[in-house]
Amino acid sequence: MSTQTRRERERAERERAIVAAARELALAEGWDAVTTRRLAAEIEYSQPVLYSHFKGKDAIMAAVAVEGFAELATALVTARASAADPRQAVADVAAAYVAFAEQRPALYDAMFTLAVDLPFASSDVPTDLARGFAELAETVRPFVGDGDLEIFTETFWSALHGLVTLMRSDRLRREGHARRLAVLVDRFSR
Amino acid sequence: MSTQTRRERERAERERAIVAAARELALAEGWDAVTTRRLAAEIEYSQPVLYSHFKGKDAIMAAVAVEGFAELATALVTARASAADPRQAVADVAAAYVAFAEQRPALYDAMFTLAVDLPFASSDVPTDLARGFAELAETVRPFVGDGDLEIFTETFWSALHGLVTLMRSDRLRREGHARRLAVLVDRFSR
DNA sequence: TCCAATTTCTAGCGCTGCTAGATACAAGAG
DNA sequence: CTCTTGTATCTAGCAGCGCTAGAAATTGGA
Repeated sequence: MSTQTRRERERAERERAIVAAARELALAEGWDAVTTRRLAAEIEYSQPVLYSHFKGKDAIMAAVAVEGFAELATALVTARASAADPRQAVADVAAAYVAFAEQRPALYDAMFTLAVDLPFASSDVPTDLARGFAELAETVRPFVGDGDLEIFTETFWSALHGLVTLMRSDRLRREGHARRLAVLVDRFSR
Repeated sequence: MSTQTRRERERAERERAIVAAARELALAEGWDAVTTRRLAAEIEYSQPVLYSHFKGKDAIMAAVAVEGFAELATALVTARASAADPRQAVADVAAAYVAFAEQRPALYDAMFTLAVDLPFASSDVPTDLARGFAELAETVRPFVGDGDLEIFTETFWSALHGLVTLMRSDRLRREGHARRLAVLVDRFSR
């Protein structure tokens, strides 16, 4: 039985190596540079091995995205925990969200721009996604008024996402970034 | 000289045909289905002809995006013109923006998701983009207060864009769409 | 009618994600 | 220790992509 468990352990280790290689390569050179051949070379196995772990390249990207959702949630939790008052909490959480997207562009792309449908159906993304979403919800709760918290949170999240994506694709001048964020925070914390 | 002008006319016509074919194919089957080989077949010429009109596939997509910016601007102008009061204008323009993105997803993708950098530098996009942006600015002007109009408009635009993209990628439940839009309008028209 | 210039096409390069079939390897039976 | 069976891995290749060099066809003027 022990050789069996050893093999399973090695297999799991290799799977982590694939995801890690994809993530690092995407961060360093963008997702265009992440090809199945390069990934295979990186983990020192042949190409078809990837397909014994994942259904295809999309599934590998989805695995990277899952890591991203967990880290984003953690970043938001940290930001809210250290905020002085409710209004400052909104500002801090918004800043943390934007900072996450700016510092890990490839990760953010995997989570939102690419990997269109795979992880949202049933896997463990909902857990970490829900963690992040709940954190956003608690942050804006004091400012919802008599409206629906979930709807309000989704709208705030969308606005943050829009700021991030438009700026990352150079549709917005980088210079006004902080002021736009301030406007957004102001509008959602009154 | 007349044969010369005829040739130029035919050439311009063919260029329009390429852009039209790309647009229709993208609308019908998505941008993944728009390959240079299919485009060539559609206009009944061989593949390299495309490259005598455009630098590459990205440039063709950029041309489609240019059309999109013009149409979006027109849609926003129409929406604002028919609004009763300033607050209603914000709601109508926001609704028009979202409707544009939903009804022409491939066009919206070409404008914002794909075609990353080509048309923003110097071509005629800025004209139509500026038209649309100016229309948004005039719509929200009554609600800016003592802040910066351009910054305020950019933030509002980003929020709309975020709503559109997150919903189109199924990150938001379609059901709450109208209510989220209402929250956004409320926050930016007070 | 022939030549020169332009336009268009055929053929192909290097790349992609992915997979079928061959091969090496490990585990259990005699 | 040998042989067989089943699994893990690799080699080789498919069909498709964007793009381009060089051949072929077409056109306009001498």
